[in-house]
Amino acid sequence: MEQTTSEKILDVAQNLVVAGGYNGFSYADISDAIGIRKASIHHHFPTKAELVQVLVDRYTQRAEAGLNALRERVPGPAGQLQAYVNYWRTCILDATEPFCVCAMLASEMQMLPDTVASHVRRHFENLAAWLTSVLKAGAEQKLFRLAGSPEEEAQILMASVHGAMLSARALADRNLFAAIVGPQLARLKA
Amino acid sequence: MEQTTSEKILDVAQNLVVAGGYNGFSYADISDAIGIRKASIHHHFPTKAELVQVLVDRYTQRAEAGLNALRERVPGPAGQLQAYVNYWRTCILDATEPFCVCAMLASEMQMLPDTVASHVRRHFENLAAWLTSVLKAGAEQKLFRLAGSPEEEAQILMASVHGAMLSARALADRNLFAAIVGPQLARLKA
DNA sequence: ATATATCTACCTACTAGTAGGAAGACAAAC
DNA sequence: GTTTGTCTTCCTACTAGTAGGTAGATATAT
Repeated sequence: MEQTTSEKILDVAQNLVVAGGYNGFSYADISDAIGIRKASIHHHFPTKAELVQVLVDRYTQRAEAGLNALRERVPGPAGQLQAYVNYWRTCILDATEPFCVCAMLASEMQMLPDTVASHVRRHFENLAAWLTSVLKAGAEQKLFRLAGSPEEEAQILMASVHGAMLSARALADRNLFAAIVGPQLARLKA
Repeated sequence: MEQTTSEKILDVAQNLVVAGGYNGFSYADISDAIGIRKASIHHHFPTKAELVQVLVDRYTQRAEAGLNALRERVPGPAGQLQAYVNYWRTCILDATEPFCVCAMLASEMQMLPDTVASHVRRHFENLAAWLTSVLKAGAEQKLFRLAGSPEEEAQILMASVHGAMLSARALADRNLFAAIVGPQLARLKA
């Protein structure tokens, strides 16, 4: 067995959350998808809240690891931002993951279990912090000319990315993501 | 009777959709909120898909009317954009409507009934068209200096607005909306 | 022998939706 | 001016199906 049942469950659940949010899937959906009984899923994840919490936890950790790896391996703040955006561009283009799990859940924030909500919030904080650090480095190296503080610009960029995902989905136009985020990146360059 | 039952149902349903999306509410929720039996709601709106479709229809029509009224009454493209953003800023600040109905539903696009999905898409098209026309007017009057075409800039602005709503909700910071959208507006001015 | 993983079978609560009837409003027919 | 029929609205009572979750047996692996 090269992938544990728990991982299969999380993978399927992640796709389902991306497609329809917290209330948009059920244990029966997961059951159907991986050929296991509903009760068996409860063995791995006793409650739905717990399942999604673990799912978000895994997602945020992977995201943080990925972003940090990117900051180490890709040279220069401009390249790092571009690499981050490219990641999402290809995810959306090939439909492997056409939306951010946490962006999806954030829209339902008000009716999410508390533990899930706080994990989602932390992902937003992490992402904003990463963008801030990259923008700050770029500004210090005179590669970027920021209109506001790195923190402010990071929030603007993050909102553009999530808004672009939403527009691409709403208008069923996969190229729209890059068409929106591209210019926002370009504008930063000094 | 100064408000029909149908309108009450739509009002409650709209709040529920804003809070939790299409799958985040039930007829029972509406029933509880306005003191009417579930079956009576089915009399006014036979199916949930129909209810939400009418709801979105009403929303898009109001939005279009509001935007057009704004374009007529508020002088100058800059003022018009500012008025549009101010509308949402106050909605979010006083929590009367902390999220756009169609932005909420757009995130669930993939599992929405077809009729609802197409109505949501049309709202995005309408809003983009309105923003485009205002940006175009501003550019022609040399009030704005646009980096790209009015269409492109409109998509960027729309994404910023929706992304800012999402960030404000995710981070539970009502002032974040204006902090993100404000600079995006300012940047347009020539 | 014990821990892990899966199963069958079940539960309660809730889902959207239906059937059929009661109460009132309104108009036309007598 | 009362009766009749129709329309609207809301009701009680119900259906079939699904939600998340549980109990307990069985299998497997260490």
